[in-house]
Amino acid sequence: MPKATVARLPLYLRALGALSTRVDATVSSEGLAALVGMNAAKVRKDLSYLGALGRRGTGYEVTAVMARIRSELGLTREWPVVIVGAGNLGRALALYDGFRVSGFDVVALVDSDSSKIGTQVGSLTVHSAGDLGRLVASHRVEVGVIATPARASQDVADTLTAVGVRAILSFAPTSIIVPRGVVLREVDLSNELQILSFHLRHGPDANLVNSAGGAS
Amino acid sequence: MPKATVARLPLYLRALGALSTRVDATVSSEGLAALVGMNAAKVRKDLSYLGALGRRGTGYEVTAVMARIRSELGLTREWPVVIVGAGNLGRALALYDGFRVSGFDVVALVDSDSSKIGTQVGSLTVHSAGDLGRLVASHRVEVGVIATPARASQDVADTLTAVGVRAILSFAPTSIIVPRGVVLREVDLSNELQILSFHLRHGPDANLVNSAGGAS
DNA sequence: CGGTGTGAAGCCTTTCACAGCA
DNA sequence: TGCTGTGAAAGGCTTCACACCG
Repeated sequence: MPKATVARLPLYLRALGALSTRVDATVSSEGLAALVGMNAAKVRKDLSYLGALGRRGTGYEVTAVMARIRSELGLTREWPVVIVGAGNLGRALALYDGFRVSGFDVVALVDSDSSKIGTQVGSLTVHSAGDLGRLVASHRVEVGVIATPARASQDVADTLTAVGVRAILSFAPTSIIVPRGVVLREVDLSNELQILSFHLRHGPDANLVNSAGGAS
Repeated sequence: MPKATVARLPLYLRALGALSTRVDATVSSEGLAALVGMNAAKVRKDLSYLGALGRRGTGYEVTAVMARIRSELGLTREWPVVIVGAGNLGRALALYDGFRVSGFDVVALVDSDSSKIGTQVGSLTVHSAGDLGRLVASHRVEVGVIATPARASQDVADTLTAVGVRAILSFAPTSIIVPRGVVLREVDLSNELQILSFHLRHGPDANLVNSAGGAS
């Protein structure tokens, strides 16, 4: 399945969720395309990678497609997540409901700043970064989120991979290198604004898009 | 210039910034590629869209390339920014240093929840969403950030565009539609984790990437 | 030599257009 | 008839390979 398609599956899932209030609801590729702001042919091709899910003349059964996407994305289980960095962003992420809704459970929040260790963030207590290995092992964590300053992020990534984390989402404003076999995604909030700024300077024109990408 | 190149310019800028401690420093395309985790040919092609900046046999002069990228991205001025939504994420973004460092100045934070209005977030006071028009006008804001729940985001986007905002960065977990001429980027934090989850289920393999995209 | 700038090739993604099924 | 599933065409991006210059 193309990487570009994978990056769009969560979008479809989200849009379908909004339609799933009625049981047995169906959508056409055109209807779904309108909801996510894209072309119907693309929707059909994307969904076709999941198997022949549609019924000709009728469309797609919403709940069936959702189940299929969830299974493809591995969202049929809960993923325990550890967040490194209890600054403003780390705390906001720890409290973010959207993660839990998608099946990601923030089980630990750590920081290296002793003035933060021991403080409460929602139902979590901030632990020492030195406890990472223990926390990852005891909660069977495979997914880590980095919300530290740039200078710390590579060290944190090294530690996370050393203790067995296999997927990392980094918000640190710097490029990180991870070993083969570890999946990495980087989101840089300032970069997003800079791209907007470019389009303000030159003409806006293009179509709506957001993320796309891979791993290592 | 290709959209994919535009999306990488902030990455180069960031990496070059780390090299700029020495005056008159130079980098080869290969050196820069290593820093951002990509192929040297791509770096050369990307930079070539900015004009012939390199010197054969030597490489690129760091500060000159930085200046050229800044100018291309429109980062030679300060951009006042308004954030809508003073929940955990909105407050974290309001306090995020990276924005100011890149030239984006958060001048106002608004919310529709009366229990939040009047509270302090760093040096900002949370204002009523009803004040958006006045705030945008008085600060000449062209860039808005949406950090509200999904159900409010389309209304907020409509209001922002109505009062003259021309670029929107949305963190709301839903697809937004904006009029032609307005630039939109959407970042969905849960989607990022879902994409990681896919790669955990299937084999990790690909290379590091993050954002790419356009606007409307 | 070392390293840029760039045509051309190759690969990936999107879009078209339509056969085929309910 | 309505709408999916999909070959094939078109477009865009990345990578190669090398001419050319300091």
